[in-house]
Amino acid sequence: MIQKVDMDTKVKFLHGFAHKIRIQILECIKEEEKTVSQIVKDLNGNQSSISQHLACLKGCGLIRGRQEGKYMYYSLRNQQVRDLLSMFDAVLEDVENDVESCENHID
Amino acid sequence: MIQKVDMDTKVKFLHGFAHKIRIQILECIKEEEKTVSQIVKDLNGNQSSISQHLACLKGCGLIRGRQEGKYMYYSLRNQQVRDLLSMFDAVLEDVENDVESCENHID
DNA sequence: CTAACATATTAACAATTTCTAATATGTGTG
DNA sequence: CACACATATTAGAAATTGTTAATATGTTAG
Repeated sequence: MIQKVDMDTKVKFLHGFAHKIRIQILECIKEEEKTVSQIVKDLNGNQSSISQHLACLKGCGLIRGRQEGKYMYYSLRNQQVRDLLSMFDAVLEDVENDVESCENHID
Repeated sequence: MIQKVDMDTKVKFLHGFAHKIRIQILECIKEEEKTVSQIVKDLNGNQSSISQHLACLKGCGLIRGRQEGKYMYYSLRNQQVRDLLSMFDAVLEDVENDVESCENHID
């Protein structure tokens, strides 16, 4: 094997982060598992849409679901995914600062 | 401000990772800056396509370009982006292992 | 069993993204 | 200046992804 991680798996995994609603879902369940309806309410979203994005996130390996009675609880897959989310924020603060300090004021 | 990092900026940033060619470009220049034609050759890709993805990555804040004569050298924006790429691999090894150990062999 | 609720799935359509080919721009060299 | 080369841009077609509304499935309570 030339690369440790299969490229298609990686693309799929990263694709999970590439949509506003999916990022919101991830952040919404970052600290605690939630049911689909809690997520729908929190994001003020549409049930079908959220459900599809949840399926996507699960397929990407970012979250896991646990059924309890008629409720489905979703949570981040593991601590590493949580760390990634935190890292995004850290890197982004930096990016935003850079953008700010790049504003050229040519008088 | 409720959140430190603007959601649209975050979506845009993460979108940068959401395509096979873009990930390949990032990995290709992970350790050293390269010119467009070097990247095109390394990835065995199409000049126009690579150029567009480079523009995308730059717009996402993931890479930076430095012109030298008629060449344009691209490199990762900073060490943090490099760290993110490494972290993806680390998390993914885990994901792949999980998938493996989840294969149920019911005899 | 049936009703009520939670979630998932489907299908058609809309929106977005990507690809390809052609062309444009920019830069150094003779 | 003219040519060669490196890279960027454009535009339209093709492919992918997302949305919406309707419906299906699964679970518990009565």
